[in-house]
Amino acid sequence: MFKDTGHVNAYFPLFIPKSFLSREAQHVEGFAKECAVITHHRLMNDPDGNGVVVDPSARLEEELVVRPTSETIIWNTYKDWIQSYRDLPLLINQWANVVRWEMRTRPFLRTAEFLWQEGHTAHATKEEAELEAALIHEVYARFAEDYMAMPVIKGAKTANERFAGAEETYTIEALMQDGKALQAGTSHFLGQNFAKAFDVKFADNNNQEEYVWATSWGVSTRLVGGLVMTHSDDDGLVIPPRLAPTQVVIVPIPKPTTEILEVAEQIENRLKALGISVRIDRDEQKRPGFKFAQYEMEGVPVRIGIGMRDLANQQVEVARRDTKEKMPVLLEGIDKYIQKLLEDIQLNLFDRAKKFRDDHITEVKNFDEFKSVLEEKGGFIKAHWDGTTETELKIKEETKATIRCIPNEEPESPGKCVYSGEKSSRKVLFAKAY
RNA sequence: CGGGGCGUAGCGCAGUCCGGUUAGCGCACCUGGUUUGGGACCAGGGGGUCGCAGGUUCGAAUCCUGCCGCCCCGACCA
Repeated sequence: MFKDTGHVNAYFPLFIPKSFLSREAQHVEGFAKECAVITHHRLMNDPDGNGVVVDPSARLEEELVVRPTSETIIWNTYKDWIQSYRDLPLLINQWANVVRWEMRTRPFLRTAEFLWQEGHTAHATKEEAELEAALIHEVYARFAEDYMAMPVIKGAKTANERFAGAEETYTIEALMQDGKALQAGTSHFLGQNFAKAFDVKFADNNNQEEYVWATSWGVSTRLVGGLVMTHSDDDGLVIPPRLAPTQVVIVPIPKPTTEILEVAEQIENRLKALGISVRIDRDEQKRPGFKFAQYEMEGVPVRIGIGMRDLANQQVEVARRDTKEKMPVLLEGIDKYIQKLLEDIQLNLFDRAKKFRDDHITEVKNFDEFKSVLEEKGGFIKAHWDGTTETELKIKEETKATIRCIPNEEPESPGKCVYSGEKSSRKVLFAKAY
């Protein structure tokens, strides 16, 4: 689904000259405090014999910054690549690691280095760039919901929460099982900010010079954390079938025998013919109970148990990870049954997560209610907001909750701000977030 | 940078307050046997600079001094 959008892959340098960062004022302000900076290019043996030290004579003339994101180096390049409207749109994606020197890291959700894809596009018109940002926003939402079975709310970020250098940031927001929100992917309409900062102009079909319009967007390994925290339970991971590396595992009971393996292999072949990934556990050392627990922990969606008792009845035992249910299934038609079951699990995971999410969107009328819901129930809080950064920051200061997004689907409705009492045209979603 | 906590076997911990057998337990590992439809059991075994350095003492994982490392909370942030 990503490839259908027509973007091409490319790769840009990891090291960015420090001066590039300072070209766009908002951008540098946003990232300045979390950059890894390269100052030297050589090590040497410590004269005092304490291993290796930085060679002070190898100081760089201009320091290099390890990319926190690639806008600057890419726009410095686009400047040379774009001359005319015939060069547009320029649609590029890169897979890369980036570094943001966080004070506090958290596995998967906020790591100092993370892997992501970042798209960077240039367009002739504002409308086209806006459509691009919206398109990717939708692609991210579809991926989250249809593949990860993770329901998301699409919306726009407030000015305060916006990407540094963007005119508009669109986000997909998910809700984790502990009631905290997770920003799962963002798509930015950058206006002409980077075009102006890096002097990227094109000649239109009247030979008039114009600055190009831009977007950028990304999702990262943070999604892995989101996947885990959306579906998993006390027995371990729960991986949606569409993303599970192994969709079905076959466990011989109590251990592999010729007879059992013969049937297992038949099932394996029939499932593979339907494009289902299967693994037969041929280990003879571990007992079935151990294997059951192990595969549950790993989140394998479907387990098939085969013992002599089953074979006598021409059946097997099928267990699904999402509900932990077990049922006997006849060998006849087992392939179609499993195929259908995988689809059911995929849908069930989504429905279950969506129900939880919807049950945790609470509309509040006043600030006392806001605080008590936030403390006692968690999740999203829907409330009127007066639109000012000042109010937003005060709420954050007092409650730790931030505005996760201004939901696309929330209709305009006049009201009064939950904090200031000032006029508000629309409700927004607040939550404590990762 | 502020506040709190922790360093003892591969992992998780007890022992430290109140110094005194050969430093112990669970998991994991090795050997043998018995088991096998939900994380097997029994027996035997291997594995330790008790974070580092110095000090007190007949004797230090334990007390004292200094240092090092890690984790949690706060400020940053996706």
